[in-house]
Amino acid sequence: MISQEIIDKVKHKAEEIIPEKDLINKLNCSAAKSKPLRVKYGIDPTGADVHIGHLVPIRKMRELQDLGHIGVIIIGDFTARIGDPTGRDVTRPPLSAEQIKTNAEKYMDQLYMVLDKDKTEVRYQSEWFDKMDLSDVLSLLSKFTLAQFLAHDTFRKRYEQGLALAMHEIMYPVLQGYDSVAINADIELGATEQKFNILVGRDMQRFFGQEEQVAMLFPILAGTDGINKMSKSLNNYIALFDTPKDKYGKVMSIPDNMILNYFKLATPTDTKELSKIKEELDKGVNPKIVKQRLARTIVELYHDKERALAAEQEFDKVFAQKQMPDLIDEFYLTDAKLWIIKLLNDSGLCKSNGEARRLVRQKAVSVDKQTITDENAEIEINDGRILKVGKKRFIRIRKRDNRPK
RNA sequence: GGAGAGGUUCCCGAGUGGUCAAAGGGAGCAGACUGUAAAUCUGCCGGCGAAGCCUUCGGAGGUUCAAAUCCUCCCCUCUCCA
Repeated sequence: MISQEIIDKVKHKAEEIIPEKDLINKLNCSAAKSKPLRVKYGIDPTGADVHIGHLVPIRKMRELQDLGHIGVIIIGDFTARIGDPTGRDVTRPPLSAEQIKTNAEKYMDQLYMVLDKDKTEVRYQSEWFDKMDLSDVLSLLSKFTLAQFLAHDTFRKRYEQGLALAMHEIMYPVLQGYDSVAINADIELGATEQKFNILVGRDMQRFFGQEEQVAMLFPILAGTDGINKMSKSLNNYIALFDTPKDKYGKVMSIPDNMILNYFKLATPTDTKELSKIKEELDKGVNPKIVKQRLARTIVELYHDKERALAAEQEFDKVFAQKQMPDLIDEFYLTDAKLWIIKLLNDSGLCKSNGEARRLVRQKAVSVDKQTITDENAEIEINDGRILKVGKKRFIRIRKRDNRPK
């Protein structure tokens, strides 16, 4: 029998465990036979940027690995051709095979920042789906009814609202479900929105005479806007690739009411510590202080303590004291003079002349702390001048000679 | 296969011959206030060195001095019937 303490730890953060009893059985059974559990998590290699929202279940996988279990990452190279319809109201365009492979590799590099490589198996769906023929596919489909699929929120909503719903899209849960059979999964991790897909996996395993997997569902981490789920397309995400400075800044921009949630989902903070933080917030400690701690914690997770502190100092410097940041992107020029609008545009600080003009008119542009008010201004190009747009966009102008390198 | 509804700028959504680069809202950006929080207020919000011009209302043609708006064909989606 495994201890209640461990069970609680395993259950921590999960919003729903279906069925909970089976989870405990599996844990006990595994301990008794000293046979590790196979913990599944599927990724969609349609993008290669991992953000901290993706890592909520991945952190759990790591915890389970630390308890001796095996993490199995499924690269959804087939489902990527479909595009996960979950939570989407539009059909997604498919990707090329090479694109998928590159993405998958990049993705794994990032996941290994959290996972234990020695206890991780990486499997491609094509390993099993490439071998199937139409009769195999039909037999998979015959296990389910249309009514079951229309019970799925995503499908039903799209259907009821009269939106497009392509036939192949309903294959998504079927394929994902069969993955569980292919790898003989004991537990599948996922966000709550994956509930349906993961439960289909249980049905599928039953059809194939396997012991059914346990679904462990995790809350969806909200993006930095505090409203929508974290996603690249909404540009409200904190990516693993983000610099420490960006991570820090992005955490600081989340709404106050998300602080505790972030501590819980995006950091390994335990239950005891969480209630302490909650207490502090309730007592009326300035949320900014708590948020700073959160930001440091998150940066430290992916970088290190020094960088976390440096990011904090930098943040204070630029935003609290309104000073220049230490690290500023540089832009090289050979001209002696340049029209301000062109300068803004060429340096990448603005996307178009129109935007640049707008910003000048709104007095958001400065050169060496001197606000530019004239949109026709010609700026003398001297080495080291600082061009600033708004509060956070800086660029250092570097003068370069004309002569060839 | 038949009948009907529809496709508008990042998103939602108004517009049914000129006054339309296209109402309104959301998102976004900037400014004020702040703690790069929330709330609020203000301004901007297709492109062009800005004069005018160019591109945009599913696609291709056409009518017209003038088309998001009218006509033809095509593509796509949905609803009902089978």
